[in-house]
Amino acid sequence: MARKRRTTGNPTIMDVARAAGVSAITVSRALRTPERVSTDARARVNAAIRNLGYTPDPAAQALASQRSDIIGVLVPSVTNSVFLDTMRGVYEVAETSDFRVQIANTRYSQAEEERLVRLFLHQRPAALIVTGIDQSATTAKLLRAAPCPIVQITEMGPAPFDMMVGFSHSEAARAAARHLVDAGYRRIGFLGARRDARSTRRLSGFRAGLEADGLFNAARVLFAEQPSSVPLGAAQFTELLSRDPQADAVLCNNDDLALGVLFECQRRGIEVPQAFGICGFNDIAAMAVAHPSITSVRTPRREIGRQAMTMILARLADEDPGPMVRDLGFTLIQRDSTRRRPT
Amino acid sequence: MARKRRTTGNPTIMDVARAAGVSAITVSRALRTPERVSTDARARVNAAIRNLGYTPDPAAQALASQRSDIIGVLVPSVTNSVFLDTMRGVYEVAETSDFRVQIANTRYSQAEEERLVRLFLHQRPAALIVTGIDQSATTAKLLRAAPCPIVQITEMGPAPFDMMVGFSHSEAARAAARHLVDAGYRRIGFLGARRDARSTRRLSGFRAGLEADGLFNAARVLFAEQPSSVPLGAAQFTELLSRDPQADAVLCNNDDLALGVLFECQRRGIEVPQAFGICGFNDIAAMAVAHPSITSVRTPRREIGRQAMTMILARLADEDPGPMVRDLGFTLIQRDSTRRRPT
DNA sequence: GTGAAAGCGCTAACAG
DNA sequence: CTGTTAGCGCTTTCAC
Repeated sequence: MARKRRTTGNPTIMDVARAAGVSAITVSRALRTPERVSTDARARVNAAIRNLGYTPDPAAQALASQRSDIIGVLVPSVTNSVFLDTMRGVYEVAETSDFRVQIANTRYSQAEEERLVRLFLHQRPAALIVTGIDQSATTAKLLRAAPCPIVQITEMGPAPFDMMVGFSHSEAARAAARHLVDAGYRRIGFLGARRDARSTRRLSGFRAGLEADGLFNAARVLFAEQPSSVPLGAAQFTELLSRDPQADAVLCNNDDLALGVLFECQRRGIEVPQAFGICGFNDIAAMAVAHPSITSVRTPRREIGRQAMTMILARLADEDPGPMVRDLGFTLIQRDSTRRRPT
Repeated sequence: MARKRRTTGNPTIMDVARAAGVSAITVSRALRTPERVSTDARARVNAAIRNLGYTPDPAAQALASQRSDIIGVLVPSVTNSVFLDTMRGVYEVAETSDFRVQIANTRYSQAEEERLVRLFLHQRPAALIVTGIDQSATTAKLLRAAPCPIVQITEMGPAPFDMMVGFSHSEAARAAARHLVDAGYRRIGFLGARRDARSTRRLSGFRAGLEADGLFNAARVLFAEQPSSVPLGAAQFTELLSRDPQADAVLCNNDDLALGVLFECQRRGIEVPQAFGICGFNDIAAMAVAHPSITSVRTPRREIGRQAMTMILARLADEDPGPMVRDLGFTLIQRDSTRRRPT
């Protein structure tokens, strides 16, 4: 009678155990808690692992230990380059570990986010990274009770589920608005792509910044349905001018839009910064090289990803993760596009 | 005596089975091959699943079936926006299914790629997507023998492991070079960021295109160490002019670089396209809006991702995946940056 | 410090 | 069409 084995042929922990003359559990311990295994046994196990080319099966590990090596990352969009920069930071650090990053796309939907959180939690992830602070009540409850580290990224908020790293979007936009006012602009518009929680908060910062001088005018605020892009910026600028031909500056929620505005100004022969001021948001590399160079709010996107993952790895290694809540701030980078000569 | 259960408390397939008055295997079948279960049993199982909020445990499924629901994607870089566009396409289609996408970064290293392929294969992925055609001999052997669908993306090549979708990079660059020649430029440079297999092939296409008229000059070919960016384009343009002050056009391996060149021309007052012609590669949205608009080679990045994943899903569902090897081609989009008035 | 036994939750194999 | 049995490869529990 043939046995009914279903194995893949890959070496298992039992193969290693036999080769090392120990039991399976000793191999397991040699791998996970080497200090609890005698030096001698450990050496033999390691040799056997190398000889056989053994790699643990993550599915079996997850099933037996009720804990997977997956770090879930929830982002609202895989299309938006802002989140991509953050993802880079996440990957950079994750690659130094054995954890696997798994991206999931909430598509700006709280319901979808909730579904994905459940899905991840069901797998007992090693940790979870979620974007922002606008989760549904149920999602919040799930995350608060989650048996793993949770990091909220990209924003700051009053009641973190666990850890948090980001910056204040409204403060950043406020600073940009003040800068435009200080530079002498008066009829300042706001261009945004698809509206989400963060762009809404930025708008409120922008508004606050202008209202201090009674300069806010809702007619100069434009949001679009589409995602952010250079062409959208050009189109929105055109729309802004049709709404207020006297508009003299704009805060763009995104650097793409700012580039589009600049190109459209060039096309129309509108002089930047003298006749029109442009301020972007995020400070992508192109801003510094554009002609004229474009003022922008530098945001620590990549660093957010790096620090989120670093905190997680520290926690998972039972080390001190440092501050659990980190406001990484922002920097207004003043450039030629708002450097108006005094009149 | 307490039982020694280690369960998470989540409902298991047994809970569903009991609630539905069937055996566990029937639940399993109702989920995976509903047509092999009686309508009656299926209905009761589905009801029980809904009542209990049951979700299968992917780790247990993977362990028992030797097949995971993970689709691995190997890309050379998570920093390069070209691959990001392809990833978008992959995600868009993957999200219509229950498979999970897992990105891994080979960092342009064949050795790393080989390690990652082994790692993935060890998990018995549902399918694997790999970038390009330059795998190590060992990697190639592993992939040819892999027990799952494999798609090579982004390039075309003679001996696909399984499926393939991309376009010819050398042909695309050749067409761009010919276009510049036809537009009347004679001292044409080539700017590239970090050199990899694809940019090397593009250079050879560029070279072939110019050599037809004896116009190729290696002194006008620049590669950098850094990844592609707008500032790099500006810097390389400066370097190109110092090498050949008479240079009259450039093919940029990347649209970022082309934008940088344009800005630097604006800064120096060099007239585009009259005094200098610029052609980009990939045709990102900004090209159409730049002033002047920039000629570029449109590449089907997103569609490559979409089709790769679509073929995989078809194969996994035992449907006809259509052509296994697909050359999606490219399109030269002629714009103002190369539209020289005849002299 | 080490091991035997008993699961983790699911599905392949074989019967009926 | 349905069920029983025996694993998948690993780790927990408890004992030595």
